[in-house]
Amino acid sequence: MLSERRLEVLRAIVQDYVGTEEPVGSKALTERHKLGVSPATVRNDMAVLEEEGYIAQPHTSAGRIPTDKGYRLFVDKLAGVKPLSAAERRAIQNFLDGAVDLDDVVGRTVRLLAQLTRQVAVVQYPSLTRSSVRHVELLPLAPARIMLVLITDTGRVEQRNIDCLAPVGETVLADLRARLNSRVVGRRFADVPPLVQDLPESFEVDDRPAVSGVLATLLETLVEETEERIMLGGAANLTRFNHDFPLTIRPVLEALEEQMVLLKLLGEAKDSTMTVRIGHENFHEGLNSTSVVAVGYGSGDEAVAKLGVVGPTRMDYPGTMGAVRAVARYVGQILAES
Amino acid sequence: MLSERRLEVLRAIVQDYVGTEEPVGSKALTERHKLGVSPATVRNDMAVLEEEGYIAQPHTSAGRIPTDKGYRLFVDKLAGVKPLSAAERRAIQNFLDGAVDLDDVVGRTVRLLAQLTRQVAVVQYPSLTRSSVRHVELLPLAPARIMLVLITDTGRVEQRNIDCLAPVGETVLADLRARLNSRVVGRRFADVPPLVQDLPESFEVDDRPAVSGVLATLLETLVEETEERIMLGGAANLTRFNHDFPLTIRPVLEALEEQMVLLKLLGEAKDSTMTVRIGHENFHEGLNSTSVVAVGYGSGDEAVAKLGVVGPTRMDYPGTMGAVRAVARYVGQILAES
DNA sequence: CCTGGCACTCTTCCGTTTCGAGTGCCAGCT
DNA sequence: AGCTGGCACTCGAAACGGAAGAGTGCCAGG
Repeated sequence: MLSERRLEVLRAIVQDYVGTEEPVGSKALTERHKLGVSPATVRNDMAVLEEEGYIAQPHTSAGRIPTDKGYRLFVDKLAGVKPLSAAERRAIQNFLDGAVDLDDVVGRTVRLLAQLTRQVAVVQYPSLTRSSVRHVELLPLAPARIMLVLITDTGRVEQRNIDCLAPVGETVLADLRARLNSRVVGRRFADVPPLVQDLPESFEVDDRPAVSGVLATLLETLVEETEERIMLGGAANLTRFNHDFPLTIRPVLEALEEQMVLLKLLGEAKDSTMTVRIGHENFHEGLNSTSVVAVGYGSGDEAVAKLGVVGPTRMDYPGTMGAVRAVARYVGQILAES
Repeated sequence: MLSERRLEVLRAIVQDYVGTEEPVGSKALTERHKLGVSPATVRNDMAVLEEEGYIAQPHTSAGRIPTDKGYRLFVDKLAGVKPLSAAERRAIQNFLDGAVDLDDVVGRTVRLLAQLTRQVAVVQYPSLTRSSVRHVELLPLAPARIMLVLITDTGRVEQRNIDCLAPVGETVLADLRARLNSRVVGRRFADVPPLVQDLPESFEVDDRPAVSGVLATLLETLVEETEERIMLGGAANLTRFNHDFPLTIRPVLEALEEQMVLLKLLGEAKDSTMTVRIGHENFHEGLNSTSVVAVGYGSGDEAVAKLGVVGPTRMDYPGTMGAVRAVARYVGQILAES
């Protein structure tokens, strides 16, 4: 077990390193923090901390930098979540309040988060799995072609074109639309399939293929779109660390362009507690020197999607966590209002 | 006027520089290209080319690199558009054919373009200015709250929530929906406003405020969404040149994150001919060492939007132009089919 | 258990040197 | 005229070497 002072030393190292971006030595530490002990003592503590794997030195004769394990301890035990200033909170609210539709909300959120944390922001669109159907619309495009529009209660809209084998009459379409809506509106996605299964039977034999086609597309959309979309912003912030790991920026950019990676990044924990994944705790190689701070957000008590930021392991955790949490809250509010 | 051989020298310089990414000297030139003259002669030609401003030397004792003006001449006079191989064309088609909706088409296009050119790809969503209304849907969210859904003939869907001051009856809503659609479906956006101006008058006095609200939102949506959305991909490709201009990558990334800049980037020429803007020809400072190759695409003869790539001025212009043109064509086809 | 002192280890920085690619120019050749 | 080979010159890049400085580990003493 590490003594109180050793933890204090670790905290000081993390803070200084995050601030200066340079390995920190014993002398500088005692000067900048009131530890009440001499550099020599700090050196001993550092030796212990290094032995335990919390810090490391890049080369023999340099200061120490925190390891992933060190950051982990810092985040878990030593750091709180730094609340935002009133001005910042006001700015968030103002910025988000002007949003006009869902795309806009997500877009604004991602820009806001990137600016606030000065890092790469990632926002997942509200998930469809947990959302429910608000409306289904069917539009004739051509005699044998229908457009299906699905509107969810989170404000998301999906559309699909359907090729029917035979022409479908306007009345049939209206009938189907009415029946479909009366059955599925307000229902959760997962509950929809059994509710529409027998629908074709109540139509004329001639029309059944078309009806089945529409239903198939609808169900497919429900399933497909469960793999959710993501918006990303603030990539330019990566270049701030450019001089430190110039070879790392490339794989990071690459990783960030893959939807799947991003989804996994945010998605692991499905509850709404804040997750911090540090360095090698990330599964993806390119992200080994980055940390991810993510949290769920939602309109009510339940998280419908996640958002977060990706930055270097050497980041201001308390500040970042504070910003992420605050933004998540406000987005939740906005979503609940609309 | 430059002699035939001098142009040939310029072409050789551009090609070599694009290939090697290093200033090219007279000796290397004569070795790699069959110019039929000695290095000394080439040196003289180079001196002339430099005097005319087509090439420059980074420092006194280095080879020459093309200037923006040199690239411009190269693109205009010396380079053709390199057609893609049959295999590449097939790959494009296959890749785009699987698209399921508009978002997907644009998403695939941007990835495809980035991969093909190994540069940053930019694709503008089909413009609303030139598109027309396919359907307008009104949904009750709450007694005094309506969701407006606008569907365009390019497959785009926009939605807005409207707060009405007073409750709106279901029948009124249905009535409004029917009238609205009968008037605007098939119309161009620009033609819509006069067509709906007098609609409130045909409703009961009590309902007029709500109707007006809906109309106002509709018109607003038409106007607002004219400022079109853009999708971007392949930012990781920027790092390929990292070692050449490490300080330039940052402003480029920043510029690329601004919608407005991107729009201007693509949008200048509104016809469907290919535009190449080289280095300082770009209005934006951060993009002074990049070139933009853009072309319009559309479902018919008319371009509805643009797409293109952003890369270093030192890029393979013929290849890039070929890829951009080919992709634009195929996307146009896909769009026309759906 | 803490502290001051001291020897030791590396990295970083800077000035110097060397090397070589590339140029410009000139005299001679076709 | 125009092209070519030769030659002196320039100047950046790479290699070298030493000095400076930061930081450590360890030890003896309080």
